[in-house]
Amino acid sequence: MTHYNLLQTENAKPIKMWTKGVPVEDEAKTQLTKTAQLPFIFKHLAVMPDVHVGKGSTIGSVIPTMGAIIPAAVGVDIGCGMIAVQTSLMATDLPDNLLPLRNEIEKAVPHGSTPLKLGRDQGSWENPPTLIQQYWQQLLPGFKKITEKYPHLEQTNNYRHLGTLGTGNHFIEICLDEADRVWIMLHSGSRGVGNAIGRFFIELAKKDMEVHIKNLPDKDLAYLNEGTEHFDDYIDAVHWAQEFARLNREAMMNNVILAMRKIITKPFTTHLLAVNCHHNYVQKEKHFGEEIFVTRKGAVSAKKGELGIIPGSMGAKSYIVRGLGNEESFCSCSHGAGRVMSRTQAKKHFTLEDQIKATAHVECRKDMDVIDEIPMAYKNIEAVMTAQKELVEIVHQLRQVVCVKG
DNA sequence: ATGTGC
Repeated sequence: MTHYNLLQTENAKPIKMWTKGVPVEDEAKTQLTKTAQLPFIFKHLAVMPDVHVGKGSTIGSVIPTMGAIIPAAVGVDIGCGMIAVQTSLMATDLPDNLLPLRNEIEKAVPHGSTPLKLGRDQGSWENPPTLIQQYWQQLLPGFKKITEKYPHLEQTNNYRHLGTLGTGNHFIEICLDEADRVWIMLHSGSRGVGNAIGRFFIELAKKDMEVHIKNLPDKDLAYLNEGTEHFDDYIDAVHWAQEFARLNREAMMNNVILAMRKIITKPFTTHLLAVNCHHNYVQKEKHFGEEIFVTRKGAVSAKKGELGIIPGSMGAKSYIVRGLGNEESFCSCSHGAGRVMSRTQAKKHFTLEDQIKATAHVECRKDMDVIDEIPMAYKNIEAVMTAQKELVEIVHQLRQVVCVKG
């Protein structure tokens, strides 16, 4: 008995989909088929239950490659991912009114868009504090190496974006687990500089392919060949952006903990369990005895015993999971619930009243600008977890009590 | 997702 659905078409590698019991759009299947036609796909594509259509390739997919990388498959939010920390606090240690805690977190972490949108918070540091400067020192040598060759990448929001949240589906949450223990969890990526690196190499791949691009099933599947100068430059830049994203989450977590200590006077520890995982990235891994590149576009590494984070939408449950090391999935799991409708559709379909009702149990923003994050715009997270029970086991179930969004 | 231009 297999736990995946097999999609096999002519002239394409097989597509293994862990999507039993969850909806998959036809458009997503078409898109997967196009990616599976590329000659450098290694063995098969692995598709996670949160799969949905993306630009060029599908979100919620694992793309193993040999000899080439598709920069658009990694995307522009390079290194986007999650960090979570379990604290020694219990639900009863939290104040009844959670608004001051939310306000303190909002003060500690710049969030929202850069440049400043009218009436919104500035999403970058005016003067990065000492902690952020220290983090930036770790990233500086790698950044210098990239910008020596591509000086225009210096003209980006880089150190001013380190330790900042961003917009859209990026968030900070205070959660409770099944035993009412308090957790801190957040979602963010490589911000302005990672975006610029992503966009630059996506364009470079298209240019390098010249006339051959018309033979691709989709121009957003343009790839860089291993052994070329631009491939090596992309590897350096994408890995640097992934490290930026990882440290960005770590820096924010530090500042959220400090903000919590201002509001909650009871001493607490935070080292009990910590996970910091990417879900938009590429790295070299060994699978089926071969060294290959694995691009996870909205997917999380789930090697045997490895911890990961699968967040639900605003108002839905989130999960701390442990990988089962399923080789057929290239040791992967989903990165969330996955959308069932676009942001535009969600804003048309739901009202502010719907959003207030759906997030009644969470201290969070409840305005027109976050309607697209309403739980009903996402797949049922329980069904998504059932579909991937051969990939991960659930370690903790979290529910939000405070949510900060950019 | 971000930044920029409409």
